[in-house]
Amino acid sequence: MSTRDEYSAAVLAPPRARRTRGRPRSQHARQAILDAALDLLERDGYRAVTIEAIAAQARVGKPTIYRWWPSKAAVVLDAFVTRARMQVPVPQRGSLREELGEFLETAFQTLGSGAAPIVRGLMAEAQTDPVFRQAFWDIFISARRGALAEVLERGVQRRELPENTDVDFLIDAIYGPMWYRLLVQHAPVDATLAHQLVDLVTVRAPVCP
Amino acid sequence: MSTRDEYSAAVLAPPRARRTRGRPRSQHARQAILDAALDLLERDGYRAVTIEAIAAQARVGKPTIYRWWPSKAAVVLDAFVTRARMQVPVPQRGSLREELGEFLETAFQTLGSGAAPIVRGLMAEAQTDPVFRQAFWDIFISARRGALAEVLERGVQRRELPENTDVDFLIDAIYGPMWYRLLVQHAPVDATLAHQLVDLVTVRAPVCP
Amino acid sequence: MSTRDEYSAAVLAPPRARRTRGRPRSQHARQAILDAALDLLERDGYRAVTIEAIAAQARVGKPTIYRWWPSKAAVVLDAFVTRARMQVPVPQRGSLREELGEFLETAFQTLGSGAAPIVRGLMAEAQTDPVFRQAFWDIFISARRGALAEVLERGVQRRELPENTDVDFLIDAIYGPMWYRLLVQHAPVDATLAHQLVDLVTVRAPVCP
Amino acid sequence: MSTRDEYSAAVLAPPRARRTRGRPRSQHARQAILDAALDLLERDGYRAVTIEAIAAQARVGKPTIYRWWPSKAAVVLDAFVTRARMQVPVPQRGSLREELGEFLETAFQTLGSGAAPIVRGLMAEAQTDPVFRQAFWDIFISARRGALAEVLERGVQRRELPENTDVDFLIDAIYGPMWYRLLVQHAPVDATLAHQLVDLVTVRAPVCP
DNA sequence: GACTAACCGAGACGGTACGTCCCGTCTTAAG
DNA sequence: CTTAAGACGGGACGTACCGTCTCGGTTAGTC
Repeated sequence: MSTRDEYSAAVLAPPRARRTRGRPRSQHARQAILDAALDLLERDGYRAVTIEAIAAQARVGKPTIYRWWPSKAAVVLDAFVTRARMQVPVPQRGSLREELGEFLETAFQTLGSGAAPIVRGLMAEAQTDPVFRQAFWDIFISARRGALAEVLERGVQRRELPENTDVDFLIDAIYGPMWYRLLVQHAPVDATLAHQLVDLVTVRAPVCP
Repeated sequence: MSTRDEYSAAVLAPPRARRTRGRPRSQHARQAILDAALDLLERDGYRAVTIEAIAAQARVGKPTIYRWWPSKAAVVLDAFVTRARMQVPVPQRGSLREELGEFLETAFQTLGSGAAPIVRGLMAEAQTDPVFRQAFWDIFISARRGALAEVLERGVQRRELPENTDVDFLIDAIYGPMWYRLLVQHAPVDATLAHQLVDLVTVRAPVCP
Repeated sequence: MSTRDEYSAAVLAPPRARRTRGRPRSQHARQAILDAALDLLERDGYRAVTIEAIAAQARVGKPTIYRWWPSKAAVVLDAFVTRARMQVPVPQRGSLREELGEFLETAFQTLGSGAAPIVRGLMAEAQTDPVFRQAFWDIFISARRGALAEVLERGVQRRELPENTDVDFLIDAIYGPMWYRLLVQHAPVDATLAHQLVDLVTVRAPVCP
Repeated sequence: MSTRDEYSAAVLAPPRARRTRGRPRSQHARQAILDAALDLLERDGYRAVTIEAIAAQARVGKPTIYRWWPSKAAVVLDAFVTRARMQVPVPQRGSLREELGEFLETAFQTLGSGAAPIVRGLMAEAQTDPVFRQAFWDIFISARRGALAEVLERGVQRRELPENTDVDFLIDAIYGPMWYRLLVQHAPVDATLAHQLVDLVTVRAPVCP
């Protein structure tokens, strides 16, 4: 099992180059802010997460937050990513169907356990804040796309998918329905969906003959 | 070509039963509000759309807005739906691939012509306002799902899709990637995507032999 | 012509005893701070003078300022006093009317050349900061009162003022109107005022017979 | 005994013309704000008076304060003026010395009973806020100068002061020392000062013979 | 034709959160 | 031991909108 882990926090919040002079950044404050953000998120929902509330709960000055994160969404993203340690484990099984199935089941399970409201909130935020949308892509979306790409590319190498497969499209075909259900909430994101998606992208004409 | 058109405005905002007595609702004010909402949306983006700004631009009192719509998003949705006349035309061609292709191309074209920022904003709003999410489903999402279901079900009847096809899942498989691209904005929602989606759901093992 | 010059800087800010060990105080920093304070004062007014701005302009750390002065007003007072060299020259002419006239004309002239906004700001500051009020008295006010007292007392000795003259009250009667006009800004502090004040305190009943 | 009372509150806070349309201004809120301002002033001093504290104490939104007063000082001035009902009574006695003495004693007594810190704070504020300085003049200073002018002019008419008396200067000669002592706080503003000032402006050469 | 219910505009209200400024203190590394 | 740098907790600022609440003034039916 390998791991992808390259969403450097620097992408989120590099508002100033690290000087060697001056008082160093307080790691205690940083952690208190991230903890407060997640705590509020879980307790009262995305609506209740405000910079003011985070500052109060973390016993921190508001400017300390603004010094390091450009927006509320950036804090939440950072908190979410940091807590989840955000490894996106890529399973090694032997067949595309097995690996993809496991990969998606794991991912969907995570969403079931409290993460769904958070990622929904982040995606919503990304719609109104272009700066955050970029950070969201860099830190969250692209890492997951990369992991899924690894799985699919191994499938191509093993000839389980046609050689000319458009991997990027397949990724959209898999993550698209997941996000759609996540956001519209008309149907669950569960193991059944995982299997249907596996079928959708593997049981196809090219592998017929 | 048939049409679906059932987004009754009543779903959005029936805050009070229509009395027969008293001054009737001003249609002029209603239209000015909807126009102002769209105008702001197009000119300054979703961020700039506030009840306050709509009222000012429409030269209308804020309570007049609150009297008829429960939230900013409801106004925008109403404005969008009203302007676009919101027919979801279902093509009649003869083959699933042709009908589905045309259906999706038409839909994606609409998104390209200014509608994309609006629907992105609406979807974002739906994430934080449960009441609006329901309205968004009732008025916007379900109408489109219904139209697409019609196309797919005709495909099943024509034996172009297997009899036990999970139509609802197929709808997710088609609208999912569209929304995903719309929201993440990493790739265009265009004719190419339409064709890839047609292929994805039609060129499958079951129809092979 | 004698001189009064006793505004020991010690009154303003003796926050720590001078150690003989260690790096000595940077005279360059001290001067840069005082210069920056006056520069800001003249360029942008008292409002713009903040510790933060002084530190930035002087390219000095904020703690360096706080180490040597207790407040913003103390810096400004020090800067003002230092620049103006703050001699309060006491003229020697022969008659009270001549000496007092010259003394006041000189004083008022100084106020006209940029000093007015500074002393107004200092007096304002003294109203909200008791510590600074004491320093302001010690360094600025009392020196001027002392000089004026000298002039008046010589007038008493020369019998130009009655023997039982309340010199302290006369000082108030002279500096009072000056400050009043300075602060309220309804009338100029100029030579005319100087002459009227000379008349006011000299052409009086006691010297009549 | 006559009265001067022309400090129309309009000078302080006429930020918008009174429209006949719209919800009328809440007198309850207005009074609560003024009461809170004075209460804070008396309890904790000028330093403690902040818009935030006033709003909290008055149970009023901050914007409601900013809607009607341009600054903290304006609120305090309005509160002070309103409470004191701000009549400046002009005594009618028969002789300048009697009338002036009574006038000043009354004025100084008021300052002794809690008003001193307030007017000191207001004068300080006037030094850094030009808009407020104008209001302070219009509402407070000029009314008092007017009352004193009345007393002095009657003295001129009665030939107790020379015909060509510069009344404006005499006003400065009287109020100047008062303010000077008020601000510098080196000597009391009391009945003794009142009598000395009466002597200063009346027992003069011209009335000698 | 007067009444009256419900609408309309305007705009003030209490309130929340915003993002910023500056305070005075602290913690570094460098000199 | 001071310095420049700069982060820290904190408090207040003035603003933008929120959603609600009066107002005075229409605008239709209904009586």
